[in-house]
Amino acid sequence: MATNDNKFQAIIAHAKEYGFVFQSSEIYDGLSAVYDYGPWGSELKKNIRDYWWKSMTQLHENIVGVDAAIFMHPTTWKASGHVDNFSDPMIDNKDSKKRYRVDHLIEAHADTLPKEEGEALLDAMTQLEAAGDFAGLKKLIDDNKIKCIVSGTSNWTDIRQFNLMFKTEFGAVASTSEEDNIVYLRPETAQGIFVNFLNVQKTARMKIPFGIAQTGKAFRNEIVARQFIFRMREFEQMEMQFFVRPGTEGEWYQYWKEDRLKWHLSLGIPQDKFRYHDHVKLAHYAKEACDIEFEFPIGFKEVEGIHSRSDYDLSQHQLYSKKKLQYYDNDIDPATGKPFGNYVPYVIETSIGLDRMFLLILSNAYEEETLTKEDGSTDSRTVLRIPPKIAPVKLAVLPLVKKDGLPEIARNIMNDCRDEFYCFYEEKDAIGKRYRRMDAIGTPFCITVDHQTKEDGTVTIRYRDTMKQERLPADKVKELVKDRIR
RNA sequence: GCGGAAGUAGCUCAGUUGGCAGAGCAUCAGUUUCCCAAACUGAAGGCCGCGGGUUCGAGCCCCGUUUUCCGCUCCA
Repeated sequence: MATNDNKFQAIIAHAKEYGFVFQSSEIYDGLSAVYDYGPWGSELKKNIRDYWWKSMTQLHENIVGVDAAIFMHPTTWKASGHVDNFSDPMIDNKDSKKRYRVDHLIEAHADTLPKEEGEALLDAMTQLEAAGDFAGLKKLIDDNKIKCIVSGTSNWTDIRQFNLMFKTEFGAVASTSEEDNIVYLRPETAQGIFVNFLNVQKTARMKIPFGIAQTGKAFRNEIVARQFIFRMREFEQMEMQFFVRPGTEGEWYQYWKEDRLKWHLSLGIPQDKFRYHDHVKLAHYAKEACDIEFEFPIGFKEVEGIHSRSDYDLSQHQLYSKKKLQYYDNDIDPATGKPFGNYVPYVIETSIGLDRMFLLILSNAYEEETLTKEDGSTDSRTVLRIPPKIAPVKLAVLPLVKKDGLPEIARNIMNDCRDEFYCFYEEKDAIGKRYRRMDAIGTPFCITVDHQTKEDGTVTIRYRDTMKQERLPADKVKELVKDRIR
C-alpha cells in the first residue's frame, strides 16, 4: 500500500510537471478541490471525451446528443429531489466527530419520548426548520438534552447548512424577493436530458428504444477534498440516458452493463483492473444499479455507474411541469395484438466521470521503467503508455541535428501530417533526451530525420512502448500513424 | 470538521550557535554532437508560504494564519 501511495503521489507530481493538471488558482494558494488542465491534460481530456462521444453517438444509430445549459429552471431541482433531499441542516458531535442531519437526530429522540411529548417536539422542529432558525434548532437540541449515540454526550457544534448545490443569483439587478432569483449550478447533467426528452424525441424522430448523450460540467459543494482529481467540486460528466419500454428495462440494463465494460477494454486497459460493484442499497427510484470500478493506486474506486432509474425522473418532471412526457409506441404488443400505446418510458443511465476516466488513463499509463543498457549499466525512464488513439501528441518529428538541411526536411514531414493528427516538432538537445521527453507525455511515435534521409528518403520511427526503431520511407509515416491511432 | 507532519529556485533538497540565499537536475542562448536523460561556455530564475513578535541582526527562535500531505470523519 505504501508503494501505491507513492505511485499516486508520483502521478500527481508528474501530471503537474508535464503540463497535465494544475491546482486551480495556484498563485493564490489554490482553491480547494478544484483543478485546471494544462496543455497536454486538456488535449488528453478532449480526446477521451471525443472517443466516448463518437462511440455513443456516431456508432449507435439510436443515440443522439444534446448540449444543455448548466443553468436550469429552479423547479428542475425540486422535481429531481435535489433541493429537498440534499440541503438539510447538519450538526456535529465534538466528542465522537459524528455528523448528523438535524431532523434525523431530533426525530430519533422524539421516538424515545411518550407520544404527546414526541409530537410536540416534532411540531417545534418543523416550525423552526420552516423559519430557517438554526439557533432555535440548536436550543431545541440542548433543551431536550439530546445525546450522540456514539459518544453519549451533548457536546454539539453549531448547526450548519449542508449545501449540495451551488447557488447563484439570476439577473443583473438584485431582486427584492431573493428567492425568486436563485438558480443552481447543476449537480448532474442528467436533468438537462430529461427535460429535453420530448424535444429530442420529436425533432430527431427517435423511436424507443433510444438514447440521449451529453457531456458537460456539473458542480457539487462537497465538504472535504482529497484524492486529486478523483473528487472535485467542479467536474465533467459523460452521461447517456437510454429510454426503453417498461418491462424491457432488465435486459437493457444488462446490455449496457456489459457494453460499457467493453468500451473500457477497447482502450486496452487490462480486464483484471476492472470489477463490477452491484449496489445492494438502492435509491428509492432505482430498480438496479452497479458501478464499474477500476483499481487506482488508491484502490478500487467507481469510474462509471449504470443505473436502472425506472420512470422516476420523467414522471417527476411531468408532475412538476404539468406537461405530458410520454411516448406513443406504435409497435404491436404480441399479448394484445394492439399497439403498446402511450407510456412514460423507463430509463437506463450510464454515467461516467470524465475526470475520473482521465485519472484512470493516467494511472494505468504511468510507469517508471528500469532499463539495462548495452554496457550493463542501468537507467530509468518515466513513460506514459497512453493508448495511441487518445494520446495528446501522436507524433514527434525530430531532426537528428539542427543543421545540414535536416530541420527543413523534418518541417516538411511535420506540415504534411499536422492536418491529420497532433504533431510536435523539436530540434533542441540530444536525440535521446528528446525521446525521453516524448515518453513522459505519452507520445506513441517519434520519427527522426538523419543524413540517410537526404539520400534515400527514409526516416527512423521509434516506438514509445518498446523503444524499438525501424526505417521506413518518410512518405509512409502519415499512413502508419493514422492506422495505429484508429 | 478533528489530530499529526511539512512549506527555501520549475523539480529534488542543503543551509552550521541567529550573521552576504546555495547545490544538482530542469529552463533559455550558443559551441560541439549521426539514435535513447552526452559534454562545454554563458544567462535567467528567490517577499525562504503569509502576517506579527523577540533581536543590533531572523530562512533559522516565539505566536497566529494559510496551503499541502498522512490518519480519522464525511461523501445523496
